[in-house]
Amino acid sequence: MENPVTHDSTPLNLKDTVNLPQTDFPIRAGLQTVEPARLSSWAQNKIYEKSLAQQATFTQTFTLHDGPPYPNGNIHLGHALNKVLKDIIVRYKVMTGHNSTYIPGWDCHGLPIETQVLKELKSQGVTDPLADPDAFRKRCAEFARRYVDMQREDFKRLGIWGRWEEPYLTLNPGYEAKVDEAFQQLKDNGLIFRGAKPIHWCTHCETALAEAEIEYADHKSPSVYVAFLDRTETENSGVPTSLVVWTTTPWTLPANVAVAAHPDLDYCCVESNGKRYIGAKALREKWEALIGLENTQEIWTLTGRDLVQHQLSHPFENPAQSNLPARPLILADFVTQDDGTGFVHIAPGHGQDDHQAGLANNLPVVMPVDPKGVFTAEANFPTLNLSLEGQKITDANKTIGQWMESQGTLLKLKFITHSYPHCWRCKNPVIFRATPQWFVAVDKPMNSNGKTLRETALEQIKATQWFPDWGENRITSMVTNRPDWCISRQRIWGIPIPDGGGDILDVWFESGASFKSVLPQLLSHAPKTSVLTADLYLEGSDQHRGWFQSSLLIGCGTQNKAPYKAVLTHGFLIDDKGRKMSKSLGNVVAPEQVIRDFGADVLRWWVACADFKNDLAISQNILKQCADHFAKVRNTIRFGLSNLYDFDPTQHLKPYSELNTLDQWALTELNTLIEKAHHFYTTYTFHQATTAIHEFCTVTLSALYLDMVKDRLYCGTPDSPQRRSTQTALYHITDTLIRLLAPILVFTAEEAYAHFNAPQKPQSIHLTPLPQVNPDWQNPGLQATFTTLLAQREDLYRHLEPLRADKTIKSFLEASVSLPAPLTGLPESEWTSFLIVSQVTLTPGSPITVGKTTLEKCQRCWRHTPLINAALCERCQDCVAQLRI
RNA sequence: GGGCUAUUAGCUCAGGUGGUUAGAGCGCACGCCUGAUAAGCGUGAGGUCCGUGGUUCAACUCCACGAUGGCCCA
Repeated sequence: MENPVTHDSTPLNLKDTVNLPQTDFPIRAGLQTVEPARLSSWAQNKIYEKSLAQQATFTQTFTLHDGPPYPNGNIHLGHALNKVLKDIIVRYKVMTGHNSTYIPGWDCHGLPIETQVLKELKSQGVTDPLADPDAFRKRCAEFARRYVDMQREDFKRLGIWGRWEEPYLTLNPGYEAKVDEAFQQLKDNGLIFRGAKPIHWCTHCETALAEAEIEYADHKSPSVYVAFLDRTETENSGVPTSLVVWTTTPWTLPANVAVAAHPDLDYCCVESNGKRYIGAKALREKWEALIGLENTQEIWTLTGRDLVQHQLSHPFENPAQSNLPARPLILADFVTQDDGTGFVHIAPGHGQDDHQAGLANNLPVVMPVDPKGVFTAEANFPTLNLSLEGQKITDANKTIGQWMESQGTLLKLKFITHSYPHCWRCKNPVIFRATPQWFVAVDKPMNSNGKTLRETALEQIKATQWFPDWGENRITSMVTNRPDWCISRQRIWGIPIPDGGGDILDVWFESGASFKSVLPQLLSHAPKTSVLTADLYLEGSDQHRGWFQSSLLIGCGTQNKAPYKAVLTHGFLIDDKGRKMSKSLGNVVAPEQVIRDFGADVLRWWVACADFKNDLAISQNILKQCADHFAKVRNTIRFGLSNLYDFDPTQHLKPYSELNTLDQWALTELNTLIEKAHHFYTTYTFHQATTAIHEFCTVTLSALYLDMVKDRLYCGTPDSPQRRSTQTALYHITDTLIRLLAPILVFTAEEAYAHFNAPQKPQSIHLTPLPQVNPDWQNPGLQATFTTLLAQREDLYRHLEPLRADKTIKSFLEASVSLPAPLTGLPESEWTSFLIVSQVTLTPGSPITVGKTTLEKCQRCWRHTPLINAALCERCQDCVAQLRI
């Protein structure tokens, strides 16, 4: 091995004279251990409390109001996504001078909690968990609080900042009081009314059931085809004509008030043995065969629309008589020709479609069934001498069938087995049963402003800013079409409706009123009577129907205003094949697993890199790539930190005008990055911010600038103006990168900041402001010059590649090149640095030529350049001499 | 079935008001360096811009229909 020597022949290890980077900031992140330690240190040093104190001095505010999740299990990635997005926004706002305190919340009432608690109690052998409602409620509250605690820890582990010790819980008495207040205000506004609505009902348990409490199972039902005499058609044609109507629930016929047809379907009338029958044309063969018609003749074909308002006889009466009031034929879009006869018997008391159709046609709600499933006196037909009172509906099927047979209106009876809803507790078949409910009227003029709630809500939708903009469309169509809001529930775990007779409030009502108890804490400076409005609500796009809408309705009903100025939505999680996450597909990724494999900062980086307005793909492969991206950024910061180890900004910092051209260019590019980052942060397009930052790190810095200045940093005289110039740029670059990333990479930015040497440094990066564009660094001319120069550099490298391939040169540092570049823009002294070659000749107009240098290699800096002795170039000789003094 | 929405290289994303051979980074292949080293640099190969029609001199960009995925309803 060569023994490097100086001119006086004293052996010297030249490597020791080189200023190599130094830092304790590890190249490997080790987030899994670093992050928990950082969380403790933040807690110990009360960094968040200090931030709140600092925010209290800010003049601007930005209120992001949290939508409350259910505390009914561990958090999943959807929760993580939602909270990380909120955290990025809040932290950006804080770092740009806004008081942006974040108060997280939980939706503690409701069926999801009840369900979990029931499951838990049953698994513990409790046979009738609902026997003691108060004890059950106590269990629900305990359950909710338990999961609030768990989820809170999960969220904190993700680095989410918020008032975790004082969250809002919908079960807090103070919160409940505000919900009551909202109800009272709506009532005073004239919007609360009593109505009826069909709901799932178990006659065995004598209780209302939620959709989630329904299980589908096979069930044997009587399938009957009955005749509704068409009085209108019979009168017109003089021939007895009947509609053929199919049902599998004959017991609902006493509650029949109409028959529905589809407006656009074809219906045909056929004649057989002097009687006529009407049914869907497409199904003609099927129903004719079923009711035993032969050799029929088609009389006519009409659409459903043509038949509207035909007057029909109820099948309980003999077609020759007309003892009962006529039933109208109505139109409904839900009628299909998939099955049956194209006509649907309508009993608004026993079906949701029926109920809607009934409302639309002003039909009465007949509901002659008591909670036990027994007919009431309303099921008696005195004019027909038919009495069903006292019969169980299941037994009545037979009675009804026999009665219709005696009247000649039963066309066919058979039994079928089909999928039918059952009660999840007692496993018995359930029914639809209209029950008294509380509603919020959406089409009634409000006392407050004389407009309806729907009108006011639609106005407020227009006044709100929607990200993405199609959100406005989506919620507009929902609010336009929605029915009155049924806000009562026959459940146990919730807020009782004042005067509501044991009913509780829909949980959407509770959470929709959240702004009333939370915003006053955030808008403390505002007068108490003023309208409460958050700057932003941010949830998944499913909440257009959920929380955004319930909040809007309560806002409009209580203060004539939406409780938000802007609404931002994110998409849902899918795997890398585009399928949704589900247990059955086995593609669920758990946040804790991501944290274990990669760390919270990588998870946050993934969130920030995705275009969250659409659905977000995640998989091990995608996360691996995020980890690589993240590592590149981290390592670039590490390069900066390690080359500033001997830089004291109070002494060495130089003004922009005194910097080398290369360093000026770097700062100008940095300025552009700052500008972009602010733009992307404020428009909630974080993935473009991360792309810009990452590209700055990989291209502008790693591939270009840092490579160009390594010689100066390592081999230049430590205190030379050249080196201090580059360190000045590096100082600003490193500082800026750390801060720009702080809202996203909360742990890594803090760790890097701890290794950053700055005067009067605050205790935490999260107590510092975001960098702003520096007017001194604006230099569009220089950027334009570099665009040209960099293109030439690339061109040159393509020319050099063959030399390296055929081993003429090993590295570009052995190259001597000639370029057609103009002599302006970059000082001649910086050309070798810029190209990282040994010799550059600039001859405008001549082609690019490349070759191997004839100069010797300096043993210290490895450049091929004129040497002043056997080993060293002049610059290196000076350096070494200085070090020997 | 309805409303809203998405579909650009293996991955994550760019592609104002339609206009030359569709871009970036990562990854990959090949090579270099060993003074950012469980790092760094260079070169290169990857795309029927979901499909089919249409408008236009010209469409990834506009229109229609359809496929697939997603959210919310029915």
